Amino acid sequence: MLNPAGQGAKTLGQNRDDVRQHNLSALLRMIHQAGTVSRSQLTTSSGLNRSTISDLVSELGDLGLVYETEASATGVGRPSLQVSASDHVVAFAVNTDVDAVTVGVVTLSGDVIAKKRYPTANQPTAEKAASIAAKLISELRADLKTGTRIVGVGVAVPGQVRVVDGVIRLAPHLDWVETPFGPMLSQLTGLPVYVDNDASLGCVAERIYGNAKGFTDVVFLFAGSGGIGGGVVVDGVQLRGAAGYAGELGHVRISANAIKDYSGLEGTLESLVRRDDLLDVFKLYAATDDELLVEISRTQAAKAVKLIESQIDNLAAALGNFVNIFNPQVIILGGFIAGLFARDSERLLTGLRTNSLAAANERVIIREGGLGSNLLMIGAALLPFNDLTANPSTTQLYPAKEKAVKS
Amino acid sequence: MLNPAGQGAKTLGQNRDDVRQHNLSALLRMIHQAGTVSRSQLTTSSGLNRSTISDLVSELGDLGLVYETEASATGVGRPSLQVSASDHVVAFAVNTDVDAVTVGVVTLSGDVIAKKRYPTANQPTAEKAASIAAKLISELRADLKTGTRIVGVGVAVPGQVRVVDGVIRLAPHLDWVETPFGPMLSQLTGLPVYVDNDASLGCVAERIYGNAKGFTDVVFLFAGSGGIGGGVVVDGVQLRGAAGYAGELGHVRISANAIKDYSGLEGTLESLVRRDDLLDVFKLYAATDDELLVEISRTQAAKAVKLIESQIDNLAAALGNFVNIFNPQVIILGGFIAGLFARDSERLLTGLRTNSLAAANERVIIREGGLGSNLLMIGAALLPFNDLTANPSTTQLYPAKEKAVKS
DNA sequence: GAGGTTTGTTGCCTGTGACAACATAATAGG
DNA sequence: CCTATTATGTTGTCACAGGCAACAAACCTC
Repeated sequence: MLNPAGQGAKTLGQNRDDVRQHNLSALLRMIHQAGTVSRSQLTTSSGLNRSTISDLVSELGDLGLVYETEASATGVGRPSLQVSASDHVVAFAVNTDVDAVTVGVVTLSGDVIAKKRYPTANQPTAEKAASIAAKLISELRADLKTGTRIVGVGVAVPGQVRVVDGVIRLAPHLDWVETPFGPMLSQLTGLPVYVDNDASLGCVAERIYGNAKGFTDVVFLFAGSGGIGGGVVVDGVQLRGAAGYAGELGHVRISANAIKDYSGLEGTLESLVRRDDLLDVFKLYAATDDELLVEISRTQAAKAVKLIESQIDNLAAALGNFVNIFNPQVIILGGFIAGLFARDSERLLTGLRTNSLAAANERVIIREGGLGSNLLMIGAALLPFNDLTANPSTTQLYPAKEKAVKS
Repeated sequence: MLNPAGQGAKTLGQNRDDVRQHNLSALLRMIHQAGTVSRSQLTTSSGLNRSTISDLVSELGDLGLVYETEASATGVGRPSLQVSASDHVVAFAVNTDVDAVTVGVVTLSGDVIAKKRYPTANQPTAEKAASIAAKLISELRADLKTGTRIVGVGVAVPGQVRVVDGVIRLAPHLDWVETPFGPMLSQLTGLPVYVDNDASLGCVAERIYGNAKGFTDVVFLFAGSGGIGGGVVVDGVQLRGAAGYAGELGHVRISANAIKDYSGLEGTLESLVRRDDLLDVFKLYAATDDELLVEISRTQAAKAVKLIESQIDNLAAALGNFVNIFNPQVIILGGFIAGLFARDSERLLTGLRTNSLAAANERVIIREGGLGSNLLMIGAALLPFNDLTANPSTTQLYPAKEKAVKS
């Protein structure tokens, strides 16, 4: 029941019918990422023949994954048919956070068509979170239009996730240790469940739909109440590492300082650039990210300015490391560190330059994230969708009405 | 003339004859990496049909890239033909170092069949190094057996290389800045030239032929007289980044210390773990790596022990970062830092554990490199060979006798 | 030497995409 | 409104790569 997109088998032999699968997959991926593409665009960017595209698209149509519409004419020549991803094919996106469990419904066309947030008094146990998620999924599932088919469930967890089997190794803020959250939720819902780290998913989402769209080498850094998480895309492929723990950019050591971060490591980015320190200096007990960003941007208090500058310097040191290590095209910042960048981008850029090699840093673009509150919903939904786009004709879909649930 | 293996085009459409190319490429890669494989092994590991393998192998044979021999029987059944990579197909490997230019001849079967080292009084200019390399290549080329064909030239440079066009952005020890070494050597030799960073090439070499063989996620760290370089393989693919500068692991900042490294960055691994410091404490003016390793392993002098321990601790901090970032299966150490590991592996491992997340570090294997002095020759030769294995039937080969040299 | 096992070889078949010819739908210009 | 031009969709035919089955060859065991 649990089967994340294994990167595994690569350069093996290729049966002849693998070609069909590959081409179907490539087309569906283009359509999925663009939402709507014209057939002629598919033809040119795939290099396949018109007739082949016609054949392949009609097969995807038969599978119920895409549909075609006639476009209004824009130029000379017969207008090309527009191919759109079906919005009757959906995935559930789950985000388990410290103070709430959120579930969304995301269509193959990329829209978040429904979203329910279930606040919790304190951080939920894994069992609690799974049952809340299952309940929300069940409710949302009942509201789906008939005929809608479900690909699966993607879960974004703030912690280290063993991707192969959906076990959360350590989620410090949730206090989950070695918890098989994926299998638990799979059993409760009867759906395939895929789990990954939240920041990694955010990175992929930004790359496909957000401000890193079109880039192949991306570093993503997200800072929230749960510390700093990171995600990396290398040559168009998500960095996962041997077991899926790669990309823990918040735990990178940049100082011999003995302050420990949430995972017990010393001198790390996460230990030096802390949201709580900012709240303290602003004398805010609890604040939304928006409130915090406003304070960061407008404060003139010497103490606050000093803290902000120190955080910017530390952030610059860490980004310098990432530039030396990954030579990315773009760095995407999310959460309050985006506010640091907005506050004094010059200081950050100068610091980045002094902390990294000129060759690598001279073309780097730094941007804020572009997906806002739907970031994790979109990112999590990409997990099941990636499986679908990899195997359009063989991936099993599940009906909206819970009937034929077999494990 | 200059065309490194562009990772570029990926998930496009696939013409039917691309299948043939793909399969030829996959087979040749297997044969190249293994040296000799039986046809039946090719059948099982490729998943292709016996008859197809037969057809493909005979095409590779017609291209002069492989040859078949009858094997002595080992078990039940008809013995399978052994397919070997031709040793009449060679690449030149060049290493430009501070004190010498070295050129080797590497066969497709993986052997270094010739090697010439040309010592220089002080670090050569790029023009000097190119002319030395061209001279050595010309000599070695004249000695090749008739019928030998040349794939191209691979160059390993200790510095930051823009892989796409073979320009050395900065090689601090050679004092080369923005130097088009690839084009220069290409013009002098009339052969296609590929350039990459030395440590990155070492990493790939260790992964295919050395102590990281069979692993998909590898971190490689090499420390020589020219500082510390690194290479990374992620999911079986070399980490290059947007322009090829990725993997500068020696310049990762691990401390707020203000000591600068050779590239002017502060608090980096390279600035804290220095070969010169060891030479100082051992009162050695110049020493080979072997001599240095002996000293590291046997010294009992308090001052030296203290330095070694400090270097181990700093190395552990850096490795902790790499583990958090890459979640590798194996870390390969080369140069004198392998000696640090050998001297007190327990201290290094303990330090690594305290500096990285348990989930990521618990399965990491740390090893010394296994390729010794041929490391860079083998690594550099992989550049042209990778192009050949990617396009077995279309890659142009050059004759041993310099006649039909057309640019 | 007979039987079993594994592999190489050969001829035929299937499926996939290319290709060309034709049909269709838009614009441009008279 | 009609024609020329351009771009696209559709259809039928074709080439070619790999699968498959039958047979031959080379090894082992008994």
